[in-house]
Amino acid sequence: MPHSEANHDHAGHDHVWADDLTRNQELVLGALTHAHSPLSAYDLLDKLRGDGLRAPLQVYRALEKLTERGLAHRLESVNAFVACADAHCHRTGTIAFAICEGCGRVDEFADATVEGRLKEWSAVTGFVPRRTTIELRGRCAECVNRPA
Amino acid sequence: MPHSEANHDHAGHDHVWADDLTRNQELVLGALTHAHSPLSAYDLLDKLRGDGLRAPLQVYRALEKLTERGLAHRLESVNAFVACADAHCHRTGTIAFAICEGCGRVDEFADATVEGRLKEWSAVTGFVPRRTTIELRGRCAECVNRPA
DNA sequence: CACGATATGTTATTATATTACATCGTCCGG
DNA sequence: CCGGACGATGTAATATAATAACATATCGTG
Repeated sequence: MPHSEANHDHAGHDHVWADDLTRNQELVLGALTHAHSPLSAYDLLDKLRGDGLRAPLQVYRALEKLTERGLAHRLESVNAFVACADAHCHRTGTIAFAICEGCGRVDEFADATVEGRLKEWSAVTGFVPRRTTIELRGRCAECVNRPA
Repeated sequence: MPHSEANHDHAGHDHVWADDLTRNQELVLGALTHAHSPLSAYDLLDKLRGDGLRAPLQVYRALEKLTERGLAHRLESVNAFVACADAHCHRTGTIAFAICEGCGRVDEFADATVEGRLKEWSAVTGFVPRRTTIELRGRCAECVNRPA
């Protein structure tokens, strides 16, 4: 059932929610958007049981579509997912993530130099990248001086 | 039982096998070294059942030590492990991996510029990285023109 | 030799992800 | 209007990856 409740009430850009999401996709993206740290597929499932989701596959399928479209990202190094930081003009190039192990905060950034160097390496070696992962795990400025 | 069979028969450098590995660690590193593609912990377990390994934990524990020492690396994006490309003078800085989805070949490389840029980003934001993952998945030059 | 630190072995359990299969709804051509 | 193609859904079962908890053994050292 595509096209349930469209919401254009976001002052200025009308594809914040991409507006053609499936109900399950909306639920999952909503949960990710409201979370303050990455959520695993099973975290999502637990949060969404009240909304009718019952099986892991429902979540994984939604996540697959969302990540394909760049509305969500998978953090490979922690087996979890986040909403894209700027969903209404989602990035295309390689993205890097800094994941705070203290508070769960995730910063998403793109660096043209890094991307360029990796492209260069690929060009030289003939390697053709399909998907690139750059993830820093550590502590954000706020958490760096906290116990453990 | 540390220090079983030391082998210094590698002409020129005598810590190819780091020489103080546990039996289990030797088995696991040996299997990784002879493999031509990344192995999961369970792949390793299967390969090493004949050598007395029975439980996943035995493998995971060996892998933990080996990766701590830089003799093996974990590929986060594929949940698998490889032997370090140059075990006798193992790298310290950030390493990037190019993983071929055709043949399983893994190239390990370090790029000072990439590392520098990520350090810069960290310095600016106050983020303190503990572990950095850079992984390209795609097709190597040999596999790029092959069916699927 | 006794102790602490480290390595081991084993069982069970948790966490993450996919396979297989049946159903339902929408769109579109006849 | 019918009927198929397609994509989304629901459900159960299973595969794969990783850890918890506990007991035992081994080594280096005081």
